[in-house]
Amino acid sequence: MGTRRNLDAQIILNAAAELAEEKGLENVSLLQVAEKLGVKSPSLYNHLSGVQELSTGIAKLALGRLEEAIRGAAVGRSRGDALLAIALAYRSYAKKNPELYKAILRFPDCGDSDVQETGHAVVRILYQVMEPYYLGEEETIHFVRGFRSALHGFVSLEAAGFFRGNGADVNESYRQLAVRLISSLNMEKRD
Amino acid sequence: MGTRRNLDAQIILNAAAELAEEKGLENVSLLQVAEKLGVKSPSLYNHLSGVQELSTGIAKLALGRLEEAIRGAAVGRSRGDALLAIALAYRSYAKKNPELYKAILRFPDCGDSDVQETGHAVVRILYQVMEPYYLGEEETIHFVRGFRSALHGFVSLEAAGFFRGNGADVNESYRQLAVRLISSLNMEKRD
DNA sequence: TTGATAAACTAATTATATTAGTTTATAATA
DNA sequence: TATTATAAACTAATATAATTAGTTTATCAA
Repeated sequence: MGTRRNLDAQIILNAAAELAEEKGLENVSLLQVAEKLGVKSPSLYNHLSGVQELSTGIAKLALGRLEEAIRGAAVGRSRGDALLAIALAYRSYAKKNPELYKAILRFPDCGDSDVQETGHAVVRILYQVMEPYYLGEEETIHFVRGFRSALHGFVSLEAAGFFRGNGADVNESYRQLAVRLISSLNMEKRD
Repeated sequence: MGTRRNLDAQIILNAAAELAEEKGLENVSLLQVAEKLGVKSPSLYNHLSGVQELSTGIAKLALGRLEEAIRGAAVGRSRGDALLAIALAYRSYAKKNPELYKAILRFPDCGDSDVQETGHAVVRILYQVMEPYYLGEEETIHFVRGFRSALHGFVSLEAAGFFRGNGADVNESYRQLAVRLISSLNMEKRD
């Protein structure tokens, strides 16, 4: 019967995230989430609009946690050190939370402005770190876009199973990529 | 009744690819594909094992076409010119075939070795282009992984809707990213 | 001409998302 | 305290999808 639970969107999303890491992102359905919460699936509609909102919600949650990890890595460091630490933390998060990271990849509809906002929060940390380089605003944007792209691209391709078979050390490939981009900042003034 | 069509896996996949570009990747179902081919959906099981194979098939097809585009861009160029041309062709393909590019992103199960092979074919072109740099084998692998990651990362984030709102020119961000990595090759010998 | 086979079909099953409409616990209010 | 409005659960039903089983039939080879 209609016994009140303490459900709300946050609780549902947390359960969904847990389920994702337990059983894989592809097994996260309203049915499974409802079952995990001891509730029937239509009840979830009291708190969210449907499966799409569940997907974007998980993506937001995953991005939020990624942001935390990155912020933690940057604190107390500056410039190149900070950028490298962020890069390592980024990949580390993706490796520790593969299903959640996939949730970030598989955006439901690509147009959700909230998800973009949260993504931007990840990027905002990069802007802070970039300040001591005194690039112009535009140049900073260009670099941050590129840096984030590199991290994201590497981590996604790695998660998708590329980079296996080839003998070379994957950690080193990643480090080199980050270092190449960071080093390029020191050439900025010439030309 | 059981009138023979000329179906085979290739034809089904082509229809699926067409459907993806017409109505969006998320609307590609066995039902829709079958309808497009004038057939009932269970009939498709004579030619492929299920929806998973459909997904990997679309991904392979998309990667194959991407490979063609890249090869075309590289021909007649060398070193940095070739790398930049490849980078531009990569993004251009993704912009012209957004749904197919999404198919590459959303790998069904991440472990399909055939898809990895085809992905590798994309990468093989990069190895060829890298030859005149005379890096060691390991160094070449590191660079190619990083370069491909950067292209993929940028293009995916752009497709997912990041990089909007921010005023700076997206084309320029992309060009700069490619150039940073390419330029870093000329520093390789020092140290 | 016949028979084997591949490829279509129909019918049924399972799983999921979703909607409609009902019931009930709780919180606000008279 | 009693009442009532509402939020949040429920049940039941529908639609779409994937998939399997079993049947029919067109075509090709002997």
